Formats: sequence, structure tokens, C-alpha cells
Amino acid sequence: MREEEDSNWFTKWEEELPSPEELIPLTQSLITPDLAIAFDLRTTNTNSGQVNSTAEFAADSTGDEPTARTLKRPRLVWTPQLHKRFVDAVAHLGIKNAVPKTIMQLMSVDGLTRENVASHLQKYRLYLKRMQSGAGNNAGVGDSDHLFASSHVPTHFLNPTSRQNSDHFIPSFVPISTLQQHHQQQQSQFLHRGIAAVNFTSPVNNGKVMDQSLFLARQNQQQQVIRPSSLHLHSQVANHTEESGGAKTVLTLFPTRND
DNA sequence: GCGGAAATAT
DNA sequence: CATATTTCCG
Repeated sequence: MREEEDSNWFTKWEEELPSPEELIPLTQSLITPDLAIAFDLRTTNTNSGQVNSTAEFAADSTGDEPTARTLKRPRLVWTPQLHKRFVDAVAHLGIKNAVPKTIMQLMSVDGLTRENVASHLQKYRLYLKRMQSGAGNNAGVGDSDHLFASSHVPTHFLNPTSRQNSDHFIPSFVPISTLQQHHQQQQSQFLHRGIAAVNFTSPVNNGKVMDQSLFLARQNQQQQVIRPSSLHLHSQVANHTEESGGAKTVLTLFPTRND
């Protein structure tokens, strides 16, 4: 009786979720928060890519712990794709459940923190507000909002009067236990899924990754999330963000191709 | 601890 | 100056 629903909700979830095609070209993954600045270079789909450069950061012999306890997280750049996923998450969650934590969980972007989402959500709400205010007029939607403008506002986000979405309530998230992937012993090769972290201490060798630090420390998070379908992850080289005479670390997300 | 808005920071 | 992060408060 209920079994069908149990197996159906997932299918439905996938369908209801953003369009697979929309997600495919996207690469959703940020580096693990803990520290890990990963440089992933995966050009061809050769499985045997043993581009394993797990180099640690400059080990301080003074007694500095290699652990990233004091490392500050790079500034997150909200790409249109990432924002798209954000909007989709909010849309499917409904205004009610669209709180930073749940949004974050649904987005299931590695490395994305609740603070990131909260901050973005704040901006997004302001954007929606502005949009409502100057709906008829061109006031509000200017040139600085193209990020938000890139994504359509699904339903009347700011319209609590209408039904939220009792229709299809997203089952929060799926524990990885369901489809889990055995033990992920070493997150060496498999872990790179469209990573997009950049560390600009040293320039890249013409597309070749130097001995950048690829340190993935994350292992057991409390909750793993299952991602809809299989996001084809592809990673390219990240954008460079140079500042005058300074090494900057920018965490960004880049699409492999744009429709 | 979490969500939301304001205050800083980059 | 825009935008992401940090701080503050309920």
C-alpha cells in the first residue's frame, strides 16, 4: 500500500525538482569547508585519472598545526547556476520551509554553509521585495540584480495567501543510507566532482595543476544528502581573481558549459 | 542553535 | 559600490 509511495516519492522528487537538463551542465560542488582547497583538473573522462596531488599546505615548522582550524573560508561566489539551485530549492520547499538550513540541505552543495545560504536568502528576499514594489514600474530591477534576474521566480514566492505547496512536500532529504556508495575510502579521485576551489598562491602551469593542495578531510558528516539523478560533474579550471599584489582565495563554482 | 536583519568587511 | 561575511538579537 504505502510501498508504492515510498518508491514513488523519489521518482517524483526527481521530476519535480529542477529539470535534469538544467542541472546536468551545472557543476555543484564547493570544496569542503574544513579547509581543503582542491584543484581538480579533469579534462577527459578517463577513469584512471590519478591526478592525485595531495599536498599539504606549507607546513609550518614552528608548530602550526596543518589542520584548518584557523583557516578562514574563502568568499563564496554565487554563480547563476548556484543561485538557480538555490531558487529551485526554495521553490520546492515553499516559503514556509525555506529556511537557510533546509535550503542548504536540499541544495546539497558541498561546502555550502548555512551562513552562506542565510546571507543569500536575505539578499534574495530584498530582491523580491523590490521587485514587488516596483512591479509596474521599472523601479527596483536595475542592472545590479542580474544575478537574481537570471532565475525566474517560480511561483508567487511572496504570496503566502496562496497555497504554499502542500502539493508535493519534499521529503527533506534522503539519507545516503538509501543509495549510499559503500565506503568512500579515500576521497581521492572520486571526490572531485566539479570542484571549484581556487587557490591563487601560485599561478597554474598552462592548465596543469601544480602541486596544489588537495586535502579533503571531510568524512562523516552527520547527514549526507542524496542528489537527484546523477549530476554530471565536470570540472574545469577556475577563474582567476587577481588582486594587486596579493594572493586571493576565491571559492567559486563554474559551469562547464552554458546553454 | 537557528532565523532574520543590521553591521562590517572585502 | 556591490556583495558576501560577521555580529547581534529574539
